[in-house]
Amino acid sequence: MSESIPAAHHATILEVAKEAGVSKTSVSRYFGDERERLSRQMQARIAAAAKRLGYRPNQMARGLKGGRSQLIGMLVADIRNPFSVAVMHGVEQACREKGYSLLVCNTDNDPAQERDHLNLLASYRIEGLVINAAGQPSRELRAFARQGTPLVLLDRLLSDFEADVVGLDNAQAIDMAIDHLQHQGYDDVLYLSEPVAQASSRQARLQRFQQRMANEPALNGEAHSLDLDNETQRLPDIITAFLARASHSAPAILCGNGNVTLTVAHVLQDQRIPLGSVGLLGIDELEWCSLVGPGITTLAQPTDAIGRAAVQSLLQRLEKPQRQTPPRRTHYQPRLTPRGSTCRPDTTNQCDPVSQERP
Amino acid sequence: MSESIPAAHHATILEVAKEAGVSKTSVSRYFGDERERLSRQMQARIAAAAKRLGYRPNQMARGLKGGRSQLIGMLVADIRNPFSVAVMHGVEQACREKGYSLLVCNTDNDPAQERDHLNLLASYRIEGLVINAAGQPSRELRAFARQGTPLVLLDRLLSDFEADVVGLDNAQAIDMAIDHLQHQGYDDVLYLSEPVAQASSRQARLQRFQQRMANEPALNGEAHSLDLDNETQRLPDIITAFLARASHSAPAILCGNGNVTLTVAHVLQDQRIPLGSVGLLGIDELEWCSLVGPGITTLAQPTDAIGRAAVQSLLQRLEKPQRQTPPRRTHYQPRLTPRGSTCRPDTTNQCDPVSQERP
DNA sequence: AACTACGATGGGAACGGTTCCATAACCCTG
DNA sequence: CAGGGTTATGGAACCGTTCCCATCGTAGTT
Repeated sequence: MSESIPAAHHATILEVAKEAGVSKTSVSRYFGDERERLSRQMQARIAAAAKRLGYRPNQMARGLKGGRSQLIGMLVADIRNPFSVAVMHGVEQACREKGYSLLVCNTDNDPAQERDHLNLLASYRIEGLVINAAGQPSRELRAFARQGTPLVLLDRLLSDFEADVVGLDNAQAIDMAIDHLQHQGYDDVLYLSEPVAQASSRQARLQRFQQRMANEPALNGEAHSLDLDNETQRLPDIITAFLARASHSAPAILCGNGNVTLTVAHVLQDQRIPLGSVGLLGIDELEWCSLVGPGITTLAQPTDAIGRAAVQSLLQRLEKPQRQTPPRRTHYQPRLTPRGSTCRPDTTNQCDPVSQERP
Repeated sequence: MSESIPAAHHATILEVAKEAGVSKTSVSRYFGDERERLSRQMQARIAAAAKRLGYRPNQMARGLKGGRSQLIGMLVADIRNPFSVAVMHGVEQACREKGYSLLVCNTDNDPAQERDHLNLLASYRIEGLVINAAGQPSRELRAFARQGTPLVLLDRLLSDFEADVVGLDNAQAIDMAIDHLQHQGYDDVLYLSEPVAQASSRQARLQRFQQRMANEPALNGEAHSLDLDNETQRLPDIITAFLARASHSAPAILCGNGNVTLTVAHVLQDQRIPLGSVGLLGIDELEWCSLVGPGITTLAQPTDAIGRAAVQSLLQRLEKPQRQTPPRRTHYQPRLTPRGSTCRPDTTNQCDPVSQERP
């Protein structure tokens, strides 16, 4: 009656030991990796006692002594970006397979939140960090690096900061995009990107685009980068101006990532511009791309592979903490899915606007 | 030279104390909530020492002693579902504001993973659990409940399991959908759902649909539920049969959630059925809905509010652990966004197929 | 001037595990 | 049967905190 039940009582290893009539060392061994060192009989007694008490080892205490938290941290710039989620899915799977758990933090592209979350992750003594963050490396991030925690940068590398990087082969992606557009008969390309200052991958893509354009006399190129959150209203003007300039030719728009593709698709819709007459090709595959108009051609990133590679890279460094190893870069090839949005209507091109992608 | 640097050395509270020339108790006070109990001078010395050593409190040790992990767990059935992510975003924000961190686990709708993850969360001594899981309540989940951890069910409640629930007002949602379809002149409605056995919200929606259909002589109704992963091929037949039967009337399809909407949109596209001639209304708002054809009408769930409400519910129970309090149910109203997919082309209805949603 | 109250500080015992080392029983070998 | 090696088990120290309790000035009270 008067017994005030504590909010949530968890059985301890000592209670299990007492219940089973053995020492707590044995119980520890049972739940650790040394079960085979115990006699059959003892194993049975411990198992029974643990079950009776509903015992679960306390990971906090466990991590305290050994210093191994079994935790991998992940910092995501924008959790609502499907690309991030897809990669995160791969990361989580890989972690699970290796016996680690994943602590995910979303920064909403906010450096303050990024720093807060890094402090948080540090306080949980994560053993590795997968980071896909904005802007400059923060003091907190440098602290991780200095102190020896394995780090992997996702998609974007940071200036003046050495760490493994996993991401897309950006030059290859731009090449594939341009080649495809050219092959489809487009000769005037508008490249649209989010602000390049925040992410090296954006820089790499933009740079390759400009380089290619300089080398292809048959193509006209133009590039803009803009902040989708605050400058969306500039987009219609940019597109209108581009189309006016390119009226004599076959214009196409190349979108630097999924967010851009979404926004551009909205603008084209508002302006009643049919897809295909103006080519549209987006980097990042999105589940709805085949649904819009004749379908939007995309370059898909192998998100799952990227996520898994990130974890693998982490674990490799975790096993042999020789920080001498130079940073590794892993770059994946994109996959092109041609759809109607890069099929010019006025040609006899034999592309099928409605692709039969779904089984 | 011969000094083997441990993988990652973290300063401890004792080292800081020594460096500052004070006791570890004082350092503990400084980093706890008792900073004001320390003299200005001492605060300064500790701050300086901590900074010099790059000290970060060890949350593991902290949680061990106080029993407070400051961790909230969240179990998500499908992390790749945008609805789940949106809710998760709200949950995370709310947690952060209250000083908790969020440990998210994705089950991929797999009961085995669900149980694994529950064990994991238990081992981290999470103080509360937000769960959006499939099927029956597992033994592990019951263990949480029995042992007093506050729980909130998201969207779907579990049979024979008492806990707070936060989600959509499903009856209201179906009512709004049907009313809208009826008002737009549709009189024959096909309701499509994922398997109802797995989620109470699906049951509730289906039930309300059938109830409404029974009470509306002017409307014809038909409902199917199917497993999108394994039975997609059934969908074209279902839709074809429905349209054949409803050839004399004005047919519309009501999709029970975002996944269904996506799949149905694909089928309609494959069959070259224009949206609007067959009405289409989906529960769950998705960023691309306005892009497909004349736009897909949706009922949006207030995902952010749902996530925050879940956390609030948790914290409330956390503060006063009187488990006598009966389960609370919080249900939110959906928001209807009419678009072209519920605008019949052969009527003089004054709906604007291309909505001007974007600023 | 002795007594109390209080504010600032430190010492040390938990917290729930892991792990090193000791012990006891047993089997083998010469 | 003494010596040496296993194997199964337990004792106790330790991991980095928090928190209870003790100590010690110092100011306020009578």
